[in-house]
Amino acid sequence: MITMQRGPQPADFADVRATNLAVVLRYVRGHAPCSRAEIAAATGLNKATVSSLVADLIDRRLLRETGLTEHRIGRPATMLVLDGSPYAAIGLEVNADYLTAVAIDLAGQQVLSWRRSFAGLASSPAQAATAIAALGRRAVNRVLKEDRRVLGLTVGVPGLVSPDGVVIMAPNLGWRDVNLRDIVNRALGEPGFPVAVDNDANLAVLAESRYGEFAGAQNLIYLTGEVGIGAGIISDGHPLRGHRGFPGEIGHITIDPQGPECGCGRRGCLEAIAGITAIIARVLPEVAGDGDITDLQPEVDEVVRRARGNDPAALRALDEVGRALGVGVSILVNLLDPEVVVLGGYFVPLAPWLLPAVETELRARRVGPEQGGVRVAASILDHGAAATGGAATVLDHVDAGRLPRL
Amino acid sequence: MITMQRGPQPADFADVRATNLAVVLRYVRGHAPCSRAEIAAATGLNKATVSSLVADLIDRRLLRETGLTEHRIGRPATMLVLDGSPYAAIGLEVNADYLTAVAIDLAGQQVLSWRRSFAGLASSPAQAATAIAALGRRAVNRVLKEDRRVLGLTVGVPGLVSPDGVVIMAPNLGWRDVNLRDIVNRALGEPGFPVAVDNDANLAVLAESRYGEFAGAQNLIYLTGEVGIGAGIISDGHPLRGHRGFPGEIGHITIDPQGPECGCGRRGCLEAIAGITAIIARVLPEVAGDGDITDLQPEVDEVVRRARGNDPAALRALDEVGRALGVGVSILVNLLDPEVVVLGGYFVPLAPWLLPAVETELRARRVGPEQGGVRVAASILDHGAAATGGAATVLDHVDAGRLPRL
DNA sequence: TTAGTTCGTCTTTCGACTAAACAAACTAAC
DNA sequence: GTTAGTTTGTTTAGTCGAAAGACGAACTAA
Repeated sequence: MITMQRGPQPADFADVRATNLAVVLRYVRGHAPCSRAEIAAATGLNKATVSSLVADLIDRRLLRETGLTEHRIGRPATMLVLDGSPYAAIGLEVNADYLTAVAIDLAGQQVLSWRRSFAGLASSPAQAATAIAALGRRAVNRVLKEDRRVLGLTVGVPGLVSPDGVVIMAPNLGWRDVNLRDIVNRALGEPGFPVAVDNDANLAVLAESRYGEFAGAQNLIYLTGEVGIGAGIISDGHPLRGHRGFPGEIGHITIDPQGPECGCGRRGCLEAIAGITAIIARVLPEVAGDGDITDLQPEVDEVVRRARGNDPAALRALDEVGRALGVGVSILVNLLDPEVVVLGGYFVPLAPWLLPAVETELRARRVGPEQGGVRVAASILDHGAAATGGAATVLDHVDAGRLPRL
Repeated sequence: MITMQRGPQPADFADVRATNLAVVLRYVRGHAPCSRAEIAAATGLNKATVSSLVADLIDRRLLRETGLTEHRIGRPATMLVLDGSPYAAIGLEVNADYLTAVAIDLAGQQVLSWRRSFAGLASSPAQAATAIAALGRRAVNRVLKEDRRVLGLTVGVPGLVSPDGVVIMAPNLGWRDVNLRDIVNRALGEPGFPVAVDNDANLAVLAESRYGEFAGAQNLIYLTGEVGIGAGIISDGHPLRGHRGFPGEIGHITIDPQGPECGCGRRGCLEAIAGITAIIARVLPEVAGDGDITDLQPEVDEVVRRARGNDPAALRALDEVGRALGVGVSILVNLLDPEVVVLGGYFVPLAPWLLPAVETELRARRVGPEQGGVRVAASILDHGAAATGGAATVLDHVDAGRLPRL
């Protein structure tokens, strides 16, 4: 079946060709190195058709022939691999305390990974946007210097982003109605590649579904563990977009009506209990937060140190945080029935102490049969997940058949 | 773009044809009566192609030519309409207190609508399944007697249903691991059409997206208001299926940890506060529930009567129920960002008293900008929504291009 | 050396869409 | 009443891309 539902949108030969090019490209991505004959057998496409498609992909320098197979009955096969080198996609990630830039090639190899500190709340939206755009430009130049074509650039922002790239609201950055896409586009001098802006959780879950431990899962949820908590959701293989483009806002679910005050004005929001600043405040009460958000990594390291040293207060606090997180996760699980829930961001180093409580709470609250239950795990990607995901969205377009023109 | 992501799944000419047949069929469904030329102009397909596609659809008796246009410049157009008459799809709905059967033709006209009482919990799963299968057989026979071909039959069940039609768990029916699809299939004598079983909320939301007040909304949530509460979710135009097929389990989210006991063993679940038996127990404490579930319509009618009479206790109770429901809805809204949330089942008659509280709670808890917010409304479909949706799933296959063979 | 196997290309055929011309059927205007 | 102009839907020719199957190439095994 070609398209489903929604509106008149007929198909023609170009669609068939694009679909089949994408099928071959994705097959090679998953099974490289492989031969034309193998592709034909696995996909059901005719051998001649595969040859034609592969030739097209080689012309566009998306595939490359490597050596032959040896020591097998019959004519040896010429093996095909992804040729990442001529292209790259760039992802940027904005956080309250740092910026990240990542570039990956078509084969998924990271060709660039930068992190620089950033004073999100301290700077004005205009200043911040300028800093982001500058980082983007430097990344683009670096990629161009390596003789790669840039296929696209996507920026991840912790907040609500409209489909046309306007940051409607980003409390932890102090932004409201910032047209970041236009700003970056202008700073890059209206480049020939698409620039996009998206929510960080949406992008991180894409990275997770491509490069994470559970790559390929069709129903996957990623929880950002930064100053705020957001969910990126992949359902039936597609990222959830929602009506206005703002799904996954889980941070302000009430977990405990008598809980601590939240920035949103209510009490006991998930974010106010399990957000990283809340965790730090709880485990390290002596580090009285001055409200300023700086790079929180040192504080998180200290929390980990205490937990490792079996500090009872720390262990108790983390258990309670894990339980709150478990309540939130159980809601997600019951509503969306995912295969895996991946915890990201600052939750990763804390996972050994959070996960048991999460699992306990989840077992108690999950509806449905026991067998084949959901898995909860810490991400194996580093903090640049959203940036990596930003680059991945660009590659998704290629994988879906929109090949770069010759 | 043709298919997205997931596995090798190449396209060929048959897919193009199926897609375009579906495009034409859907266009006529939405714009009947219309001419071939109009279809060509609206879809971008060539006039000749449209003629060929229409001829095919007329051959299969899915379309029919009606008269000509008159009194216009140029050659008059021959108008096309859906020809519902040769086919019908059947939907059954199982509830704790009643069964429903609905049949609709391809044009969406209801050609059959039965409701009979049913003692879900009182009968054994085998007895119940037999009763359901018998109802299905009678519906099939009625449709056949009208010289219609049956395209398919789908049963909606309030519980967890695996993709292959096994009811894993249906607490309000007392079922566990009942292979309802096989039972119905056998009772119908292995008919030539597909038989499916699905969750009632999943089906109801499909009915809502086709025939409800907000038909066509791409992001739609339906809340069943029966003995249990479940959510049917349509996201980006597609029903959410989840990893194991059990999404939408919202009934056991904890709303108030100090709330009433729930059948699941915890306290203050949404279902225990806003399920219809909980509402009745609250508004009509004198009707001490004997645990037996009979047809609850009389009790609901009495609740409505008291609310209409401005009985203070009833109004207060309904306001509190509405607030609890609002908390649940706000979680759905923040997580999924729908365009509309439709309340169904017994919530419909109670909506005038529930909706204000729901809206209040939602306004307070919704994250994101005010403008363009979500709408909450009572369904305009009757109790047979899930049955209608069951029939609609069958039509969806036709609309997606899988035409009935000649 | 020969038989058997596998790979990838070549050629033909077929199905489906597009473009453009055209006949049919009507209105409007002189 | 005739002619010009419009719109519809069909016909014809052309293009594109996949399928089918033959075929040469390159290798192993006997």
